Amino acid sequence: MREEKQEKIITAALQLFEQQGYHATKVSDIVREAGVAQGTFYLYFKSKEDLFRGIVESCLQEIIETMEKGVPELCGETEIYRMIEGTLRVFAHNKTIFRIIYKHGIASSELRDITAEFYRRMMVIVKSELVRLRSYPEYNDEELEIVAYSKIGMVEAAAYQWFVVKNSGPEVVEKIARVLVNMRLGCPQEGEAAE
Amino acid sequence: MREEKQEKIITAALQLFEQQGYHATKVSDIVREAGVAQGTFYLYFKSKEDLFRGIVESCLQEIIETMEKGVPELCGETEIYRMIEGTLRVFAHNKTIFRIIYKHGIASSELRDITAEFYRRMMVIVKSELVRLRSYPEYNDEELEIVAYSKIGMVEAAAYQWFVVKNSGPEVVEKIARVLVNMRLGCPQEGEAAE
Amino acid sequence: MREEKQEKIITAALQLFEQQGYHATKVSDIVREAGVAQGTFYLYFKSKEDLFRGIVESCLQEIIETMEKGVPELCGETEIYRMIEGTLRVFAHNKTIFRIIYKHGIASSELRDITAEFYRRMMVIVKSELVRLRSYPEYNDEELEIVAYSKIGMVEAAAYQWFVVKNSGPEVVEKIARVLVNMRLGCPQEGEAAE
Amino acid sequence: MREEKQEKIITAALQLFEQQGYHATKVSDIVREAGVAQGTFYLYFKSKEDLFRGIVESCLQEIIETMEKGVPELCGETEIYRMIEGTLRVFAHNKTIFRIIYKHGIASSELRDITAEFYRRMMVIVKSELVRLRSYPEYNDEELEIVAYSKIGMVEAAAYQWFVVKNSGPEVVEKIARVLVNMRLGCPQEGEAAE
DNA sequence: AATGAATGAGCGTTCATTCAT
DNA sequence: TATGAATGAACGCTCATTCAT
Repeated sequence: MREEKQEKIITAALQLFEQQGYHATKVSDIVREAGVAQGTFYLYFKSKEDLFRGIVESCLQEIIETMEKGVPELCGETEIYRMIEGTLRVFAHNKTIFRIIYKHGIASSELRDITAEFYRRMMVIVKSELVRLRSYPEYNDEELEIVAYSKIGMVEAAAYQWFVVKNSGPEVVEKIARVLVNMRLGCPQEGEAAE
Repeated sequence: MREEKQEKIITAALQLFEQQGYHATKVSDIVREAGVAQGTFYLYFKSKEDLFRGIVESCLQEIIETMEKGVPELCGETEIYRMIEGTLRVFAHNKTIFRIIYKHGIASSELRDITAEFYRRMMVIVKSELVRLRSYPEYNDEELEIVAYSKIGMVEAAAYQWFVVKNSGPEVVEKIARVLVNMRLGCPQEGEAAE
Repeated sequence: MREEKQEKIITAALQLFEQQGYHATKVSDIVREAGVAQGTFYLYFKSKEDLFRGIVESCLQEIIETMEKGVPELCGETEIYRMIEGTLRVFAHNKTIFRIIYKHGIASSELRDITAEFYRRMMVIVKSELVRLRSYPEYNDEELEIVAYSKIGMVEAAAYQWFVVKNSGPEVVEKIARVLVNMRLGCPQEGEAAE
Repeated sequence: MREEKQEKIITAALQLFEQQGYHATKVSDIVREAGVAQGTFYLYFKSKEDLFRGIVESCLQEIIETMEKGVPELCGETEIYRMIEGTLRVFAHNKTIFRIIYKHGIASSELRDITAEFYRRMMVIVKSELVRLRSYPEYNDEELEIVAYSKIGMVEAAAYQWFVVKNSGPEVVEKIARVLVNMRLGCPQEGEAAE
């Protein structure tokens, strides 16, 4: 019973932020949707921005935790596949929060620090994977970061197009994952394209 | 002399949108910065949103045109390098507009359609390159789109981290480009990493 | 206690609309006069026009109801006198709203429909009286309407001149009523004027 | 050629004031419609209100002159008919200006003095007719004024309903005039209704 | 804890008027 | 005389936040 109202406010806010974005969502909309009084909002949240940041932060925290748990002990092509597929599934499963963030701006004053921290932690996860798998033994730390951020961007871009823009469901995850795993750069290497 | 004031307004707006974002930038800020009267703003722009969309649209249009001109006749590893480097340079050179967009949200109601169109056109450019180079002869259109969007995301993510978050200058372009060109997926394939 | 503020706003608005007219009366004037905050206005009224129409509509509604109750069972010269006198008293008693309406324009976009309805209902009241008294048994409906509207205009014009333009008080009601009752058209018919 | 532009502005203004009313008509609308530049307006008129008052004043002046010329030498029932018919025709012919006035408010701050003067002069015309015809030999001046204003209101009300609200044309003039001439007050006089 | 009426600073926009050319 | 770009004061309205109950 305790915090029941807080939960209702968060649920309502998530829904409205996703539909209309942060700026277009009024506190009065949220409380109406949540079925509580205007003043009640400020019993649980310092401000509208406080609620917003709280929501985004905890959602991204949860995602990071999922990612951290999900990567252990992968090696070889199949494992790469599982990692990419897993990441895509996380995106697909967390459409709401990603929609909210893409709608509001990852570099917005309200989210900049939160998203920076999120991407940094994602990068760390990927980087340690790269290190563990010795994919780029000759690279220094900064070069590994470049690789890590780029790989994240690769998956993220596909996820954005299919889950946010085209609004596809998890059924496309496998198809995308398969393509991403087989991706190479530039021109056909000898024999490949000709095959 | 004609359109001098319009230019001043756009310059001021670019600067303020970049610094403070769209919502925090008041029309009164823009005109003060531009040194014109409040009413003058509405002589040249239907509304604040009209100016914003106009700015974003024309900047992205320009970028697209640069990209379209810049890709011709590439083939082989070196050419791939040039393409990636060129793209990174475009990002580095257009920091302001990318900052504005990332700050405001690529899926925001004000920009959604514009950014969707931009990414689509970027994807088309990359896709036709893939087709021309026969990189993925066995892929159908949707699979090529996945590859194209992912490659864009790859470059974009690195550009975002270095040019927007870390605020680096064009001097890092070569370093990043070199890493991106040599990127492979997952574990070292037999012989590759050792080579 | 509830609706106390709404009442204060309406009172202030009535006063200001009468003095300055709708367009010259600013919402800020009204709230200052009412002693409430700017935002409070919009707690009770959708817009300035909403308040204006609401005020005019309810005042005219009240007048119509007074008129409908006031006409029963009249017959003969004396009764006609009472009817005219009653109508004049209604005008004298409702100076404020009539001033507001004449000031704003009975055919103004904001009031057109309201005044049209008001005059139509006044006409219906008078017409049914004409029917009941069999004053014009040979007339069809449209002809009765002409008579009704004209009779209203007759009283209204006198009321406008004395109560609005000259700002006289109810003390002139009897004098005007007596003249209106004895009014005839055109030249003196034989015997009439001499009588 | 001189004053050609002034004429064009007035024509445009008349049209727009009738359609949209004074407040909704912008100076920019008028000059666009008139095909002149914004600044030209102020070459011919001190202000928007100056133009408005000028238009109303000259139209009403013209009407007064028509009325003054039109009433001479009437006597008897038929003459009364001609007078009422003439007045109705004047209303029907001057729909535009009456629409403008009714739309803007005869007691509005912009028109109050002009309409007061107009009605006073109309009243004087009617009153002198009453005196000439000895219709109310026993009445003093104020009583004659009451009669005059009421008679004007009688005709005006019918004119308003048919020419402004219902937007009928001059073809209804005769019908209305006939009814107005035969109007009496109150109950049927002996024999009349029973006939 | 919960309410919801009240607040008021602040914003985007309008438009009659001016003035340099 | 004619232009039309430029002005800036002013207004209606919003909405996050507060506070008396």
